[in-house]
Amino acid sequence: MVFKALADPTRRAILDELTDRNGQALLEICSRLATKHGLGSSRQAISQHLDVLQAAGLVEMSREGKWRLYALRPELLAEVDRWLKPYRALWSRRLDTLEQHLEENP
Amino acid sequence: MVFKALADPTRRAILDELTDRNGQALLEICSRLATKHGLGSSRQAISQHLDVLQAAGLVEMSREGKWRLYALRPELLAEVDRWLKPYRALWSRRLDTLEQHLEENP
DNA sequence: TTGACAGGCAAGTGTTTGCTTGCATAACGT
DNA sequence: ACGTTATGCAAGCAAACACTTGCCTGTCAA
Repeated sequence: MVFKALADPTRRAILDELTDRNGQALLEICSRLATKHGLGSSRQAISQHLDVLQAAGLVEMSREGKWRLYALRPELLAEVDRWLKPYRALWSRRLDTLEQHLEENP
Repeated sequence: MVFKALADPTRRAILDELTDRNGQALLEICSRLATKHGLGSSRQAISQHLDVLQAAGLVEMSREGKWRLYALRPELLAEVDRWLKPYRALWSRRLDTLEQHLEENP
């Protein structure tokens, strides 16, 4: 489920946002995605993405009065890192040049 | 496209197979997936998965007489590794125990 | 040259995905 | 108490996805 959850760019942007500031409410995430990431997704769309992330175990939710705060749970990302491990040796020869390329074209 | 390509478990299994032995023909990949990975996908299904992997830039194809040999191109996986980078510090505290857990439950 | 082998191409199908729309609910401020 | 804020829930919908089916195309070997 983790890989599928990461397939959507909006969901990856949500995770990125949560690393930036953990424990955000839904509308908070919405407005920050709109301004910082340039994504104009609706509240319901983001909410459903958060459901997917929660089902995948990448995010946890806690009720706090009026708000529902979402926090990152990065543990399962180690699964991705683990899958990536055998490949790391294969690209590492050209890693420097690619990293430079990505640096120039983000 | 890379993240979407990795979302499907069959496609990840194909990549795993190609690391094991690079430059395989289509039917070769099919039979190896069936035996080693326990996946009973048809020739056309695997072919379409390879199309996706090729479009994502993770695999390259070369015609060699009767066969079409598929080879891994791991460079773009560095993109995933790069995205993962900021998260690595977050889970690393508990990395040892999780890695052990995944080791015991592959 | 004919048959077997390796694979392409295209249309069709059932499910999933990402998103919207509309209405409901629960907590807070005044 | 009442309106506002923050969110849930459920149905609907178009597009994408994973896969199948059926037929066609090259390549090699006898």
